[in-house]
Amino acid sequence: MNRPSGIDRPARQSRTEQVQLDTQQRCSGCDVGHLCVATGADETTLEKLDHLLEIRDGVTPSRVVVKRGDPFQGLIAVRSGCFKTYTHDRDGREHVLGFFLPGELIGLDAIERGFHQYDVIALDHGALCELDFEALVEISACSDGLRKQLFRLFASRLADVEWRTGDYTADERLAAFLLDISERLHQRGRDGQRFELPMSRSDIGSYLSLATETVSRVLSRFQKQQWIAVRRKQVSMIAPDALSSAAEAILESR
Amino acid sequence: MNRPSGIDRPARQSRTEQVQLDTQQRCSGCDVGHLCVATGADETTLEKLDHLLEIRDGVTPSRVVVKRGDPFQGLIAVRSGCFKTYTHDRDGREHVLGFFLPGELIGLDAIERGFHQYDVIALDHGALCELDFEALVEISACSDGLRKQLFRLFASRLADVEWRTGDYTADERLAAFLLDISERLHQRGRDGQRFELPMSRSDIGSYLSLATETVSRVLSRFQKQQWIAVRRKQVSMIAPDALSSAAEAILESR
DNA sequence: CGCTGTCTTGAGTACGATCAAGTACGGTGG
DNA sequence: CCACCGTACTTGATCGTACTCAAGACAGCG
Repeated sequence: MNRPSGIDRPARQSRTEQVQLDTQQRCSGCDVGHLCVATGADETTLEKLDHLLEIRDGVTPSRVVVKRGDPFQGLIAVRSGCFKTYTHDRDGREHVLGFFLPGELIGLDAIERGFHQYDVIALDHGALCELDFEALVEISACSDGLRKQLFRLFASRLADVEWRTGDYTADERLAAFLLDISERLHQRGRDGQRFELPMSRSDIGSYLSLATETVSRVLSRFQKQQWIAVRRKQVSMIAPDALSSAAEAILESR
Repeated sequence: MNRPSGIDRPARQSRTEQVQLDTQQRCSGCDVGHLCVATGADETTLEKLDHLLEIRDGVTPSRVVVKRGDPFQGLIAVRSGCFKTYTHDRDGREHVLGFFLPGELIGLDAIERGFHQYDVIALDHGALCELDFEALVEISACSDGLRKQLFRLFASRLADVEWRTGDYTADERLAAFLLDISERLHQRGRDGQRFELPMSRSDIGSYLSLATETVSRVLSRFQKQQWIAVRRKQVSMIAPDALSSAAEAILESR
């Protein structure tokens, strides 16, 4: 339960070189700077952030980047790709806690206890940034914008989790899930109307507290109702309004 | 959806008087200073916090202290009593989102959108502190301790919500709920072995996504099994170990 | 002492889980 | 290129937990 891995990365001394050599590998040159911690940061803060980053590039699908129990060294920001967080219970059943898209922060709940509460795995090819937490707290002293943004990112993670605690039907859950993914992709400059789900049916089921078979059945029914077109991971939103009204009970409470 | 109430209080100019007159009504003199924002704050920060507080005393049971849609003016800390947050969906069904004990913060998820996402009601006689958010962000610039504590409070709220998103049985949920309340009361210097539940069965059911009848049935069964003694709101924990092992699947994942 | 709301207990039902087959796809090797 | 295999997904049948509906018990209160 206590492998001292953190997010694995090239040797530490290469860090500053990387940052200095490759301007794309900074907060300032990041695709999702407008969603992530850099939002609203002034020039000085941005530069400090750039030097704080540990970038882990070229992460491949199924790569486990954090193990439960790893010491919490810093928050992990998704730079590209999609990641999932999960635990295994004693019976070996997997519980998926969240899916993370570019600009989103992983590891917020590790702050309190000092070690990660779950495993993190890549669902895609992607890249991550590790943000040393102590340093982040320190530089946030000088920037109202950064402090507020950190709170905002916390609040949005809270909102993501909160709706799933409610007592909703399989249809409501799946409709809300599809709309949520669609919107988040859209925010990130991707097509929110037609997209590829990076996760498996059983991941979705676990995330929504439904059996894999139920996920499959409901998606098939949505397709029969002409609300979506779905073929394996490929999804097209045909009647988002119908989905919205199916998910009404969830949507209106957030 | 937009009544400009915030937490209702005496007129603003009386604030400083109150703070200056009554030393008990400061962070420094608070029973739960060791759990709330004041934790780890130095003298200077503590004094700033004292001047930031708006205390709302003598809140009576069933009093609605925040309405959904109220503009977010500040975080609300429970000073004494117990409060619940909830929404109503279109059908009038109530969804309980959380129960808050002394030292816990209400309104974290209002930060992002700028208005409260749910109603807040008192379940007890109690008192609240409103902490102006802008001012809090401002004074947190000078205190690493305060900044970290705010993050920690966020993280613990996240942990509270997260376990309820999982797919657990009624027994697991209720066992975990009882243990959670018991522990939180204990942390606050109250008896964690024998206590009074401040909320109704239907509140518990809504919070755990169970029907009122199920809550009642499971509690009766726990009593028959000699795990607890329960009579209306009065609960005694007889075999907490049995509850722990019943809630194992939940407890091990946090 | 009866009224009211909350809680408990009972009986039947439904939604989604589980068990079980069958199908499509992607990868591998001949 | 195609045959084979393993995995992921889909579809069907049955089952079980927790919900719903309904009635009764209990406490608090006028």
